[in-house]
Amino acid sequence: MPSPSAATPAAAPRSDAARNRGRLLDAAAGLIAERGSDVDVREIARRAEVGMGTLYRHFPTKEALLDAALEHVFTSWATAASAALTGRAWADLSGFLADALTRQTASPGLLDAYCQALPGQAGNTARQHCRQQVGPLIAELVRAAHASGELRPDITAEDVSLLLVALGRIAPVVPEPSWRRILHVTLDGLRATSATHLPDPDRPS
Amino acid sequence: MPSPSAATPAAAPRSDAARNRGRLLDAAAGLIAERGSDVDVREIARRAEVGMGTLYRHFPTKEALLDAALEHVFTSWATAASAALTGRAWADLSGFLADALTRQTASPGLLDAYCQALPGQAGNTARQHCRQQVGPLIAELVRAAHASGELRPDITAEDVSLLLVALGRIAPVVPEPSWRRILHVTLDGLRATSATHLPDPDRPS
DNA sequence: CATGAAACGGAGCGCTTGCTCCGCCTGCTC
DNA sequence: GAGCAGGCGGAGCAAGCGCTCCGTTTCATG
Repeated sequence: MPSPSAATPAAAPRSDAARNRGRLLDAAAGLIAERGSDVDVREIARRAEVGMGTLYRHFPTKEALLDAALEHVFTSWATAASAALTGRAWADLSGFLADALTRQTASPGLLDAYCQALPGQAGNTARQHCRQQVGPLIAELVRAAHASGELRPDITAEDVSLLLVALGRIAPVVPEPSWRRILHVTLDGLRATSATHLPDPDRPS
Repeated sequence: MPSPSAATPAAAPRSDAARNRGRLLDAAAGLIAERGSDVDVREIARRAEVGMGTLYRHFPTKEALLDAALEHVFTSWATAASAALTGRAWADLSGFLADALTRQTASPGLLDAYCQALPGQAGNTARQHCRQQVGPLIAELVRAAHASGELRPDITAEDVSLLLVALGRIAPVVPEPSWRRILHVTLDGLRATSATHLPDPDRPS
């Protein structure tokens, strides 16, 4: 019960506070992209041209800062990917994957975060929003590709999601032609024409 | 030129020294398997029931210790995998991959090391022996599967190696049925029947 | 055994990292 | 423009890391 009469308007923050918060998010996003999730807080503060005290007043913990920064990044990724859809199901699916891996090549830390949100990972709740941004998009791509009959029917959105993470882990550390070949092979395996009997997703063996 | 007359017999080390060296390697291998490559040296020493001084007389650096331990692990992996070959090319290839991923599930740190030996990785020389143990085996499996006509002809041993690393990164963090499905899809993509035109491994685009 | 060379253990050094504390400064209100 | 709630910076703390140093103990030899 924050206020007696109505919802608290939350009193607009001081202008410098808002600016610094934005700088911190930008700096964090940039550094995560460049070097992955284990960045020094001091370095984030330095790039944001801000003191340590400022950093920790805006975000209770390093994790919280990275989390907020990643939410931003994933949201804009999802937006851009949605905008690129053409309606041709297979082209959209393979285009999405290729684009995701290209992003990952440029920012090795990106799928790092996505990977940490895999179901069953320890302390995954904090990064769930990463999947929540991109997850529905993948689900939609899979649905469309099923409908057009180009994707083998026993493939789930979860399968595609896992494949993306797996390929994402190698994309930044090998030359581009290599991972494009791997993606190509994987897509061939996903085609309706390659269907062989797939193990049940829930049964233990 | 270590000795003037003949090869130095290297003067058998003291018995306790030899025992402690073995304990250190075992402890290191166990901890790498359980928790990956960033283990505390103190913990290795503790598990080996050995002091810090002992650890650092036997190995000049933490890296050197991990390296020696990994060489052991990879050698025995390669040996076991070779022994499991049946001569049926496709079964051998898919069996090798499934076995590798099962090992990786039990010891998340295993392919960590293998991954660090990817060509082009910084400071990769130290871990090259990991690939040298398993690389030739993969090459042989690929050759046999090409000969039997079951593997699509444009696939290289490097492709298979990369696929293994990629799948290995997710195998420990998802339930077993999930990664088995992914492996299944990948194998379908590798079959000769799925052949579609694959990008050139060397040409930039 | 006695004895010396070699191996042993673990306290401690120097460094990095996440986070806190507190005196100073700034933007908003009247 | 005066006053002050609140934001600001950065020195410094505690914990964790790889590694070293040195007094003590152990093994192999005659």
